[in-house]
Amino acid sequence: MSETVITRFAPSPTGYLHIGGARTALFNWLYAKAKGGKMLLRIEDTDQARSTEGAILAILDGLRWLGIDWDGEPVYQLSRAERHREIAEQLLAAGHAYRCYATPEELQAMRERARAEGRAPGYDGTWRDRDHSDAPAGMTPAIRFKAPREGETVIEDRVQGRVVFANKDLDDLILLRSDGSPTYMLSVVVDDHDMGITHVIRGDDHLTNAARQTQIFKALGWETPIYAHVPLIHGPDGAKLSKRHGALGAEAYRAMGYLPAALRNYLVRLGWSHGDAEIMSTEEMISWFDLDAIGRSAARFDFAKLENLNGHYLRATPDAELIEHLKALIPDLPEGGSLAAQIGADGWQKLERAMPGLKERAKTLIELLDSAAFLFATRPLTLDDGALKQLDAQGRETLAALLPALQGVESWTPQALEACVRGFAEATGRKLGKVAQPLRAALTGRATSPGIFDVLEVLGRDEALGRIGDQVGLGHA
RNA sequence: GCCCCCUUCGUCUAAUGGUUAGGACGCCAGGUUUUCAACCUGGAAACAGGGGUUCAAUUCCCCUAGGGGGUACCA
Repeated sequence: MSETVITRFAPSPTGYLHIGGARTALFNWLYAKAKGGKMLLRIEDTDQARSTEGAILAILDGLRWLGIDWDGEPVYQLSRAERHREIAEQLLAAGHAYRCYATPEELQAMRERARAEGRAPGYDGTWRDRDHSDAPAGMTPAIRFKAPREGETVIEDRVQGRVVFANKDLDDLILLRSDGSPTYMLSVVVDDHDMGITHVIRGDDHLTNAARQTQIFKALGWETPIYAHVPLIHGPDGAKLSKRHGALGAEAYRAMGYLPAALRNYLVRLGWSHGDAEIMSTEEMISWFDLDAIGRSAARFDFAKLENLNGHYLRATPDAELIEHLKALIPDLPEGGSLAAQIGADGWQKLERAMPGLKERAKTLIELLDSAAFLFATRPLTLDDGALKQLDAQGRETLAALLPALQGVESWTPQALEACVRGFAEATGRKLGKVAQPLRAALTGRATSPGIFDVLEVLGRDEALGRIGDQVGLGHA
Protein backbone atom coordinates (compact mmCIF):
# COMPACT_ATOMS: atom_id res chain seq x y z
CA MET A 1 0.00 0.00 0.00
CA SER A 2 1.29 3.40 -0.85
CA GLU A 3 -0.13 6.87 -0.77
CA THR A 4 -1.38 8.46 -3.94
CA VAL A 5 1.31 10.20 -5.93
CA ILE A 6 0.80 13.93 -6.31
CA THR A 7 3.25 15.82 -8.48
CA ARG A 8 3.23 19.41 -9.51
CA PHE A 9 4.51 21.60 -12.27
CA ALA A 10 5.35 25.01 -10.86
CA PRO A 11 6.48 27.51 -13.50
CA SER A 12 7.14 31.12 -12.71
CA PRO A 13 5.28 33.32 -15.17
CA THR A 14 8.17 35.52 -16.16
CA GLY A 15 8.33 34.22 -19.72
CA TYR A 16 7.00 31.58 -22.07
CA LEU A 17 6.97 27.84 -21.48
CA HIS A 18 10.53 27.06 -22.50
CA ILE A 19 11.72 23.66 -23.59
CA GLY A 20 13.20 22.71 -20.23
CA GLY A 21 9.98 23.61 -18.48
CA ALA A 22 8.02 21.64 -21.03
CA ARG A 23 10.07 18.55 -20.31
CA THR A 24 9.74 19.03 -16.57
CA ALA A 25 5.99 19.29 -17.01
CA LEU A 26 6.01 16.17 -19.17
CA PHE A 27 7.98 14.19 -16.59
CA ASN A 28 5.66 15.26 -13.80
CA TRP A 29 2.66 14.41 -15.91
CA LEU A 30 4.02 11.02 -16.95
CA TYR A 31 4.98 10.10 -13.44
CA ALA A 32 1.58 11.01 -12.07
CA LYS A 33 -0.12 9.04 -14.85
CA ALA A 34 2.23 6.11 -14.43
CA LYS A 35 1.43 5.87 -10.74
CA GLY A 36 -2.26 6.59 -11.01
CA GLY A 37 -1.74 9.88 -9.22
CA LYS A 38 -2.36 13.51 -9.95
CA MET A 39 -0.39 16.40 -11.33
CA LEU A 40 -1.22 19.83 -10.02
CA LEU A 41 -0.29 23.12 -11.57
CA ARG A 42 1.00 25.98 -9.49
CA ILE A 43 1.85 29.37 -10.88
CA GLU A 44 4.73 30.82 -8.89
CA ASP A 45 3.93 34.45 -9.25
CA THR A 46 5.36 35.74 -6.01
CA ASP A 47 7.76 37.95 -7.91
CA GLN A 48 5.16 40.54 -8.75
CA ALA A 49 7.57 42.77 -10.56
CA ARG A 50 8.45 40.15 -13.15
CA SER A 51 5.29 38.08 -13.43
CA THR A 52 2.91 38.90 -16.24
CA GLU A 53 -0.57 37.86 -17.28
CA GLY A 54 0.71 37.21 -20.78
CA ALA A 55 3.29 34.77 -19.52
CA ILE A 56 0.65 32.84 -17.58
CA LEU A 57 -1.45 32.53 -20.71
CA ALA A 58 1.55 31.46 -22.77
CA ILE A 59 2.41 28.75 -20.29
CA LEU A 60 -1.13 27.39 -20.07
CA ASP A 61 -1.46 27.46 -23.86
CA GLY A 62 1.87 25.77 -24.27
CA LEU A 63 0.89 22.95 -21.93
CA ARG A 64 -2.46 22.47 -23.63
CA TRP A 65 -0.85 22.41 -27.04
CA LEU A 66 1.61 19.79 -25.86
CA GLY A 67 -1.29 17.72 -24.61
CA ILE A 68 -0.32 17.97 -20.97
CA ASP A 69 -3.23 18.52 -18.63
CA TRP A 70 -3.40 19.02 -14.91
CA ASP A 71 -5.78 18.14 -12.12
CA GLY A 72 -7.98 20.83 -10.66
CA GLU A 73 -7.56 24.56 -11.05
CA PRO A 74 -4.12 26.12 -11.20
CA VAL A 75 -2.98 27.41 -7.82
CA TYR A 76 -1.76 30.97 -7.90
CA GLN A 77 0.91 31.27 -5.30
CA LEU A 78 0.33 34.97 -4.80
CA SER A 79 -3.20 34.29 -3.60
CA ARG A 80 -1.79 32.25 -0.74
CA ALA A 81 0.44 34.99 0.64
CA GLU A 82 -1.63 35.29 3.81
CA ARG A 83 -1.06 31.65 4.64
CA HIS A 84 2.66 32.02 3.91
CA ARG A 85 2.89 34.99 6.27
CA GLU A 86 1.12 33.02 8.92
CA ILE A 87 3.71 30.26 8.70
CA ALA A 88 6.52 32.83 8.83
CA GLU A 89 5.03 34.18 12.06
CA GLN A 90 4.78 30.68 13.39
CA LEU A 91 8.44 30.09 12.63
CA LEU A 92 9.30 33.38 14.29
CA ALA A 93 7.34 32.49 17.39
CA ALA A 94 8.99 29.09 17.58
CA GLY A 95 12.45 30.63 17.41
CA HIS A 96 13.19 29.24 13.95
CA ALA A 97 13.30 32.70 12.43
CA TYR A 98 14.27 36.21 13.41
CA ARG A 99 13.85 39.80 12.39
CA CYS A 100 16.61 41.23 10.27
CA TYR A 101 17.08 44.97 9.99
CA ALA A 102 19.94 45.00 7.55
CA THR A 103 19.43 47.36 4.63
CA PRO A 104 20.06 46.37 1.02
CA GLU A 105 23.12 48.60 1.04
CA GLU A 106 24.51 46.89 4.10
CA LEU A 107 23.92 43.50 2.54
CA GLN A 108 25.62 44.59 -0.62
CA ALA A 109 28.62 45.81 1.33
CA MET A 110 28.66 42.57 3.30
CA ARG A 111 28.82 40.51 0.13
CA GLU A 112 31.60 42.60 -1.31
CA ARG A 113 33.59 42.32 1.84
CA ALA A 114 33.10 38.56 1.97
CA ARG A 115 34.15 38.26 -1.62
CA ALA A 116 37.25 40.36 -1.07
CA GLU A 117 38.20 38.21 1.87
CA GLY A 118 37.49 35.01 -0.02
CA ARG A 119 34.62 33.93 2.21
CA ALA A 120 31.16 32.67 1.27
CA PRO A 121 29.05 35.66 0.28
CA GLY A 122 25.99 34.61 2.28
CA TYR A 123 24.30 36.57 5.03
CA ASP A 124 26.60 36.77 8.03
CA GLY A 125 23.91 36.40 10.65
CA THR A 126 24.36 39.84 12.23
CA TRP A 127 20.77 40.01 13.43
CA ARG A 128 20.49 36.36 14.24
CA ASP A 129 21.15 36.80 17.92
CA ARG A 130 21.10 40.54 18.18
CA ASP A 131 18.56 41.99 20.49
CA HIS A 132 15.35 43.30 19.18
CA SER A 133 15.84 46.57 21.00
CA ASP A 134 18.84 47.40 18.83
CA ALA A 135 16.49 47.80 15.90
CA PRO A 136 16.64 51.08 14.09
CA ALA A 137 13.47 53.04 14.66
CA GLY A 138 10.78 53.19 12.04
CA MET A 139 12.09 50.30 10.02
CA THR A 140 10.14 47.16 9.18
CA PRO A 141 12.40 44.15 9.28
CA ALA A 142 12.60 41.20 6.94
CA ILE A 143 12.09 37.82 8.52
CA ARG A 144 15.00 35.45 8.16
CA PHE A 145 15.09 31.75 8.65
CA LYS A 146 17.41 30.64 11.43
CA ALA A 147 19.18 27.90 9.54
CA PRO A 148 21.11 25.27 11.46
CA ARG A 149 24.82 26.02 11.54
CA GLU A 150 26.15 22.67 12.54
CA GLY A 151 25.78 19.32 10.91
CA GLU A 152 24.56 18.60 7.43
CA THR A 153 21.42 18.46 5.37
CA VAL A 154 20.95 15.39 3.26
CA ILE A 155 18.82 15.05 0.15
CA GLU A 156 17.95 11.51 -0.88
CA ASP A 157 17.26 12.38 -4.47
CA ARG A 158 15.62 9.87 -6.77
CA VAL A 159 17.78 11.02 -9.67
CA GLN A 160 20.90 12.48 -8.13
CA GLY A 161 21.26 9.97 -5.33
CA ARG A 162 22.36 11.03 -1.87
CA VAL A 163 23.52 14.63 -1.87
CA VAL A 164 25.02 16.09 1.25
CA PHE A 165 25.30 19.78 2.07
CA ALA A 166 27.25 21.11 5.02
CA ASN A 167 24.91 23.37 6.98
CA LYS A 168 27.62 25.96 7.40
CA ASP A 169 27.42 26.59 3.65
CA LEU A 170 23.73 27.40 3.78
CA ASP A 171 23.00 30.86 5.10
CA ASP A 172 19.90 32.38 6.70
CA LEU A 173 17.54 33.03 3.86
CA ILE A 174 14.74 35.58 3.81
CA LEU A 175 11.28 34.17 4.50
CA LEU A 176 9.33 37.41 4.48
CA ARG A 177 10.54 40.53 2.76
CA SER A 178 10.47 43.79 4.64
CA ASP A 179 7.31 44.69 2.75
CA GLY A 180 5.71 41.59 4.23
CA SER A 181 5.62 39.57 1.03
CA PRO A 182 6.71 35.93 1.23
CA THR A 183 9.68 34.71 -0.79
CA TYR A 184 9.82 31.74 -3.10
CA MET A 185 11.69 29.59 -0.61
CA LEU A 186 8.95 29.91 2.01
CA SER A 187 6.04 29.73 -0.42
CA VAL A 188 7.27 26.55 -2.06
CA VAL A 189 7.56 24.73 1.22
CA VAL A 190 4.17 25.82 2.48
CA ASP A 191 2.43 25.15 -0.81
CA ASP A 192 4.05 21.79 -1.42
CA HIS A 193 2.95 20.81 2.05
CA ASP A 194 -0.56 22.21 1.84
CA MET A 195 -1.13 20.79 -1.61
CA GLY A 196 -0.04 17.38 -0.44
CA ILE A 197 2.74 17.10 -2.98
CA THR A 198 4.46 13.74 -2.63
CA HIS A 199 7.05 14.06 -5.40
CA VAL A 200 8.90 17.15 -6.53
CA ILE A 201 10.30 16.62 -10.02
CA ARG A 202 12.12 19.70 -11.26
CA GLY A 203 15.29 21.00 -12.87
CA ASP A 204 18.54 20.37 -11.03
CA ASP A 205 19.07 24.12 -10.79
CA HIS A 206 16.91 23.63 -7.70
CA LEU A 207 19.16 21.10 -6.04
CA THR A 208 20.63 23.57 -3.56
CA ASN A 209 17.15 24.91 -2.92
CA ALA A 210 16.07 21.42 -1.96
CA ALA A 211 18.53 21.55 0.91
CA ARG A 212 17.26 24.93 2.08
CA GLN A 213 13.69 23.81 1.74
CA THR A 214 14.41 20.64 3.64
CA GLN A 215 15.62 22.74 6.54
CA ILE A 216 12.40 24.70 6.55
CA PHE A 217 10.31 21.54 6.35
CA LYS A 218 12.18 20.22 9.36
CA ALA A 219 11.74 23.40 11.37
CA LEU A 220 8.04 23.16 10.70
CA GLY A 221 7.95 19.52 11.66
CA TRP A 222 6.61 18.60 8.23
CA GLU A 223 7.61 15.65 6.12
CA THR A 224 9.60 16.53 3.02
CA PRO A 225 8.39 15.39 -0.39
CA ILE A 226 10.46 12.97 -2.41
CA TYR A 227 12.82 14.88 -4.65
CA ALA A 228 13.89 14.12 -8.20
CA HIS A 229 16.17 16.71 -9.74
CA VAL A 230 16.40 16.34 -13.48
CA PRO A 231 19.45 17.60 -15.39
CA LEU A 232 18.96 20.66 -17.53
CA ILE A 233 18.74 20.80 -21.29
CA HIS A 234 21.50 22.67 -23.08
CA GLY A 235 21.61 24.34 -26.46
CA PRO A 236 22.98 22.53 -29.52
CA ASP A 237 26.46 23.88 -28.77
CA GLY A 238 26.46 22.62 -25.21
CA ALA A 239 26.17 26.05 -23.71
CA LYS A 240 23.38 27.05 -21.43
CA LEU A 241 20.10 27.53 -23.21
CA SER A 242 19.60 31.19 -23.84
CA LYS A 243 17.31 33.22 -26.01
CA ARG A 244 19.98 33.31 -28.68
CA HIS A 245 19.91 29.61 -29.25
CA GLY A 246 17.32 27.04 -28.47
CA ALA A 247 15.52 28.59 -25.54
CA LEU A 248 12.30 28.95 -27.43
CA GLY A 249 8.81 28.85 -26.10
CA ALA A 250 6.44 26.03 -26.92
CA GLU A 251 4.61 28.28 -29.33
CA ALA A 252 7.81 28.69 -31.32
CA TYR A 253 8.04 24.93 -31.88
CA ARG A 254 4.42 24.98 -32.90
CA ALA A 255 5.13 27.77 -35.37
CA MET A 256 8.05 25.79 -36.79
CA GLY A 257 5.58 23.09 -37.70
CA TYR A 258 6.29 20.43 -35.12
CA LEU A 259 3.55 18.12 -33.94
CA PRO A 260 2.88 17.91 -30.20
CA ALA A 261 3.21 14.14 -30.25
CA ALA A 262 6.62 14.40 -31.89
CA LEU A 263 7.86 16.99 -29.45
CA ARG A 264 6.64 14.90 -26.53
CA ASN A 265 8.43 11.87 -27.89
CA TYR A 266 11.59 13.87 -28.45
CA LEU A 267 11.53 15.43 -25.01
CA VAL A 268 10.86 12.24 -23.13
CA ARG A 269 14.04 10.76 -24.57
CA LEU A 270 16.11 13.68 -23.37
CA GLY A 271 17.38 12.39 -20.07
CA TRP A 272 15.18 9.35 -19.86
CA SER A 273 15.23 6.05 -21.69
CA HIS A 274 13.62 2.68 -21.77
CA GLY A 275 16.13 0.29 -23.31
CA ASP A 276 16.35 0.85 -27.04
CA ALA A 277 12.86 2.30 -27.37
CA GLU A 278 12.87 5.45 -29.48
CA ILE A 279 9.44 5.96 -30.95
CA MET A 280 6.72 5.31 -28.44
CA SER A 281 3.09 6.12 -27.97
CA THR A 282 1.90 8.18 -25.05
CA GLU A 283 0.42 5.03 -23.52
CA GLU A 284 3.78 3.31 -23.74
CA MET A 285 5.52 6.32 -22.21
CA ILE A 286 3.13 6.23 -19.30
CA SER A 287 3.50 2.53 -18.72
CA TRP A 288 7.29 2.65 -18.94
CA PHE A 289 8.12 5.92 -17.24
CA ASP A 290 9.90 5.89 -13.94
CA LEU A 291 12.27 8.13 -12.03
CA ASP A 292 15.00 5.51 -11.79
CA ALA A 293 15.64 5.58 -15.53
CA ILE A 294 16.34 9.30 -15.61
CA GLY A 295 19.99 10.01 -16.33
CA ARG A 296 22.16 12.44 -14.42
CA SER A 297 23.91 14.29 -17.19
CA ALA A 298 22.67 17.26 -19.15
CA ALA A 299 21.44 16.77 -22.71
CA ARG A 300 21.85 18.93 -25.76
CA PHE A 301 18.93 19.87 -27.89
CA ASP A 302 19.22 18.37 -31.37
CA PHE A 303 16.91 19.75 -34.02
CA ALA A 304 17.91 17.11 -36.56
CA LYS A 305 16.55 14.34 -34.39
CA LEU A 306 13.40 16.29 -33.61
CA GLU A 307 12.86 16.75 -37.35
CA ASN A 308 13.30 13.09 -38.00
CA LEU A 309 10.77 12.21 -35.33
CA ASN A 310 8.42 14.85 -36.61
CA GLY A 311 8.61 13.37 -40.08
CA HIS A 312 7.73 10.03 -38.63
CA TYR A 313 4.69 11.40 -36.82
CA LEU A 314 3.65 13.38 -39.87
CA ARG A 315 3.57 10.22 -41.95
CA ALA A 316 1.66 8.38 -39.24
CA THR A 317 -1.00 11.04 -38.75
CA PRO A 318 -4.29 10.64 -40.65
CA ASP A 319 -4.79 13.16 -43.48
CA ALA A 320 -7.86 14.77 -41.99
CA GLU A 321 -6.07 15.32 -38.73
CA LEU A 322 -3.17 16.99 -40.49
CA ILE A 323 -5.62 19.30 -42.19
CA GLU A 324 -6.90 20.27 -38.75
CA HIS A 325 -3.38 20.95 -37.54
CA LEU A 326 -2.74 23.14 -40.56
CA LYS A 327 -5.99 25.02 -40.16
CA ALA A 328 -5.06 25.78 -36.57
CA LEU A 329 -1.51 26.74 -37.46
CA ILE A 330 -1.93 28.97 -40.48
CA PRO A 331 -3.55 31.94 -38.72
CA ASP A 332 -0.47 32.17 -36.51
CA LEU A 333 2.05 32.20 -39.33
CA PRO A 334 3.57 35.47 -40.53
CA GLU A 335 2.01 35.15 -44.00
CA GLY A 336 -0.95 33.25 -42.66
CA GLY A 337 -3.62 35.67 -43.78
CA SER A 338 -2.74 35.72 -47.44
CA LEU A 339 -2.02 32.02 -47.43
CA ALA A 340 -5.45 31.23 -46.06
CA ALA A 341 -7.02 33.40 -48.75
CA GLN A 342 -4.97 31.70 -51.42
CA ILE A 343 -6.01 28.25 -50.33
CA GLY A 344 -9.67 28.99 -50.17
CA ALA A 345 -12.40 26.45 -49.46
CA ASP A 346 -11.64 24.42 -52.54
CA GLY A 347 -7.94 24.38 -51.76
CA TRP A 348 -8.42 22.47 -48.52
CA GLN A 349 -10.06 19.68 -50.45
CA LYS A 350 -7.21 19.53 -52.92
CA LEU A 351 -4.79 19.58 -50.04
CA GLU A 352 -6.44 16.66 -48.37
CA ARG A 353 -6.45 14.66 -51.58
CA ALA A 354 -2.78 15.43 -52.15
CA MET A 355 -1.91 14.75 -48.50
CA PRO A 356 -0.74 11.14 -48.83
CA GLY A 357 1.98 12.18 -51.25
CA LEU A 358 2.78 15.38 -49.44
CA LYS A 359 3.14 14.13 -45.89
CA GLU A 360 5.42 11.37 -47.06
CA ARG A 361 8.03 13.97 -47.94
CA ALA A 362 7.77 16.62 -45.25
CA LYS A 363 9.59 16.94 -41.96
CA THR A 364 7.44 19.73 -40.59
CA LEU A 365 4.02 21.23 -41.23
CA ILE A 366 5.79 24.25 -42.67
CA GLU A 367 7.58 22.10 -45.23
CA LEU A 368 4.32 20.38 -45.95
CA LEU A 369 2.66 23.68 -46.67
CA ASP A 370 5.52 24.81 -48.82
CA SER A 371 5.53 21.69 -50.91
CA ALA A 372 1.78 22.05 -51.39
CA ALA A 373 2.14 25.52 -52.89
CA PHE A 374 1.68 24.23 -56.43
CA LEU A 375 -1.86 23.24 -55.59
CA PHE A 376 -2.87 26.82 -55.01
CA ALA A 377 -0.67 28.53 -57.56
CA THR A 378 -2.31 30.39 -60.40
CA ARG A 379 -1.26 30.17 -64.02
CA PRO A 380 1.12 30.85 -65.46
CA LEU A 381 3.34 29.26 -62.81
CA THR A 382 6.54 30.82 -61.59
CA LEU A 383 9.35 28.31 -62.15
CA ASP A 384 12.23 27.81 -59.78
CA ASP A 385 15.76 27.08 -61.02
CA GLY A 386 15.33 23.34 -60.92
CA ALA A 387 12.16 23.53 -62.98
CA LEU A 388 13.75 25.89 -65.46
CA LYS A 389 16.48 23.36 -66.03
CA GLN A 390 13.97 20.65 -66.84
CA LEU A 391 12.10 22.90 -69.20
CA ASP A 392 14.87 23.50 -71.68
CA ALA A 393 14.22 23.19 -75.38
CA GLN A 394 14.26 19.44 -75.23
CA GLY A 395 11.97 19.33 -72.26
CA ARG A 396 9.43 21.60 -73.87
CA GLU A 397 9.59 19.59 -77.04
CA THR A 398 8.82 16.45 -75.06
CA LEU A 399 5.86 18.10 -73.41
CA ALA A 400 4.56 19.37 -76.73
CA ALA A 401 4.63 15.84 -78.02
CA LEU A 402 3.05 14.45 -74.88
CA LEU A 403 0.24 16.95 -74.69
CA PRO A 404 -2.02 15.45 -77.33
CA ALA A 405 -1.70 12.05 -75.73
CA LEU A 406 -2.79 13.43 -72.39
CA GLN A 407 -5.64 15.29 -73.98
CA GLY A 408 -6.84 11.97 -75.23
CA VAL A 409 -6.96 10.30 -71.84
CA GLU A 410 -10.51 9.22 -71.19
CA SER A 411 -10.70 8.92 -67.42
CA TRP A 412 -8.43 11.28 -65.47
CA THR A 413 -7.14 8.77 -62.95
CA PRO A 414 -3.56 8.12 -61.81
CA GLN A 415 -3.71 4.66 -63.34
CA ALA A 416 -4.88 5.83 -66.74
CA LEU A 417 -2.47 8.76 -66.70
CA GLU A 418 0.44 6.54 -65.85
CA ALA A 419 -0.47 4.15 -68.63
CA CYS A 420 -0.62 7.07 -71.01
CA VAL A 421 2.69 8.62 -70.06
CA ARG A 422 4.52 5.31 -69.90
CA GLY A 423 3.06 4.37 -73.24
CA PHE A 424 4.21 7.67 -74.69
CA ALA A 425 7.72 7.25 -73.33
CA GLU A 426 8.01 3.76 -74.69
CA ALA A 427 6.55 4.60 -78.06
CA THR A 428 8.87 7.56 -78.55
CA GLY A 429 11.95 5.83 -77.15
CA ARG A 430 12.35 8.10 -74.16
CA LYS A 431 13.17 7.10 -70.61
CA LEU A 432 10.30 7.75 -68.26
CA GLY A 433 12.38 10.22 -66.29
CA LYS A 434 12.92 12.32 -69.39
CA VAL A 435 9.18 12.75 -69.63
CA ALA A 436 8.25 12.87 -65.96
CA GLN A 437 10.69 15.58 -65.00
CA PRO A 438 9.64 18.23 -67.54
CA LEU A 439 6.07 17.32 -66.76
CA ARG A 440 6.68 17.81 -63.04
CA ALA A 441 8.31 21.16 -63.70
CA ALA A 442 5.41 22.34 -65.80
CA LEU A 443 2.81 21.18 -63.30
CA THR A 444 4.45 22.27 -60.06
CA GLY A 445 7.06 24.83 -61.00
CA ARG A 446 9.65 22.75 -59.22
CA ALA A 447 11.90 19.80 -59.78
CA THR A 448 10.56 17.85 -56.83
CA SER A 449 7.01 16.95 -55.93
CA PRO A 450 4.82 14.01 -55.00
CA GLY A 451 4.34 11.28 -57.58
CA ILE A 452 3.64 12.91 -60.90
CA PHE A 453 0.50 10.94 -61.73
CA ASP A 454 -1.03 11.91 -58.42
CA VAL A 455 -0.16 15.51 -59.13
CA LEU A 456 -1.89 15.31 -62.50
CA GLU A 457 -4.95 13.83 -60.90
CA VAL A 458 -5.24 16.27 -58.00
CA LEU A 459 -4.81 19.26 -60.27
CA GLY A 460 -7.61 18.08 -62.50
CA ARG A 461 -7.72 17.78 -66.25
CA ASP A 462 -8.22 21.42 -67.19
CA GLU A 463 -5.67 22.91 -64.84
CA ALA A 464 -3.06 20.26 -65.62
CA LEU A 465 -3.42 20.56 -69.38
CA GLY A 466 -3.41 24.33 -69.04
CA ARG A 467 -0.15 24.32 -67.12
CA ILE A 468 1.47 22.06 -69.68
CA GLY A 469 0.14 24.23 -72.45
CA ASP A 470 1.69 27.28 -70.80
CA GLN A 471 5.10 25.69 -71.16
CA VAL A 472 4.82 24.54 -74.73
CA GLY A 473 3.69 27.93 -75.91
CA LEU A 474 -0.03 27.25 -76.25
CA GLY A 475 -0.59 29.32 -73.14
CA HIS A 476 -4.20 29.99 -72.11
CA ALA A 477 -6.96 27.53 -71.55
C1' G B 1 36.13 32.31 -4.62
C1' C B 2 32.96 28.64 -2.10
C1' C B 3 29.21 24.57 -2.41
C1' C B 4 26.79 20.84 -5.44
C1' C B 5 26.18 17.87 -9.92
C1' C B 6 27.92 15.72 -14.48
C1' U B 7 31.55 13.17 -18.27
C1' U B 8 30.10 6.13 -23.41
C1' C B 9 30.29 7.41 -31.17
C1' G B 10 29.25 14.58 -33.69
C1' U B 11 24.15 14.28 -30.83
C1' C B 12 20.37 11.39 -27.67
C1' U B 13 21.36 7.06 -25.14
C1' A B 14 21.85 1.19 -23.74
C1' A B 15 24.68 -2.46 -21.36
C1' U B 16 28.50 -4.95 -18.40
C1' G B 17 33.90 -6.52 -13.03
C1' G B 18 35.54 -10.64 -18.52
C1' U B 19 30.93 -8.13 -24.80
C1' U B 20 33.22 -7.80 -31.75
C1' A B 21 30.75 -1.76 -26.12
C1' G B 22 24.33 -2.19 -28.60
C1' G B 23 20.39 1.14 -30.62
C1' A B 24 18.56 5.89 -32.61
C1' C B 25 19.47 10.70 -35.23
C1' G B 26 23.07 12.71 -38.39
C1' C B 27 27.03 11.44 -41.95
C1' C B 28 29.22 8.25 -46.11
C1' A B 29 28.47 4.20 -49.86
C1' G B 30 25.15 1.01 -52.45
C1' G B 31 20.08 -0.63 -53.68
C1' U B 32 15.01 0.82 -55.04
C1' U B 33 12.88 4.80 -58.06
C1' U B 34 9.30 9.51 -62.57
C1' U B 35 11.98 13.77 -58.81
C1' C B 36 12.41 14.32 -53.70
C1' A B 37 11.40 11.86 -49.53
C1' A B 38 10.42 7.18 -47.41
C1' C B 39 12.33 2.33 -47.34
C1' C B 40 16.36 -1.68 -47.53
C1' U B 41 21.71 -3.12 -47.13
C1' G B 42 26.54 -1.88 -45.69
C1' G B 43 30.26 1.59 -43.47
C1' A B 44 33.07 5.22 -40.52
C1' A B 45 32.27 6.86 -35.53
C1' A B 46 32.64 6.51 -28.25
C1' C B 47 34.06 4.47 -22.74
C1' A B 48 37.85 12.71 -21.08
C1' G B 49 43.11 12.00 -18.82
C1' G B 50 46.10 9.96 -14.78
C1' G B 51 46.54 6.92 -10.66
C1' G B 52 44.85 2.94 -7.71
C1' U B 53 41.63 -1.84 -6.14
C1' U B 54 41.43 -6.56 -8.87
C1' C B 55 43.44 -12.42 -12.12
C1' A B 56 40.54 -8.77 -15.02
C1' A B 57 38.26 -2.57 -15.37
C1' U B 58 34.29 1.45 -19.58
C1' U B 59 32.05 -0.51 -15.04
C1' C B 60 34.41 0.34 -8.03
C1' C B 61 37.68 4.32 -5.40
C1' C B 62 40.85 8.84 -5.66
C1' C B 63 42.93 12.96 -8.31
C1' U B 64 43.14 16.23 -12.60
C1' A B 65 40.81 18.51 -16.63
C1' G B 66 36.46 20.05 -18.95
C1' G B 67 31.16 21.21 -18.68
C1' G B 68 26.85 22.66 -15.83
C1' G B 69 24.04 24.50 -11.59
C1' G B 70 23.81 27.40 -7.13
C1' U B 71 25.72 31.18 -4.20
C1' A B 72 19.39 37.69 -4.16
C1' C B 73 14.46 41.21 0.33
C1' C B 74 14.40 36.29 -8.33
C1' A B 75 11.93 31.94 -9.03
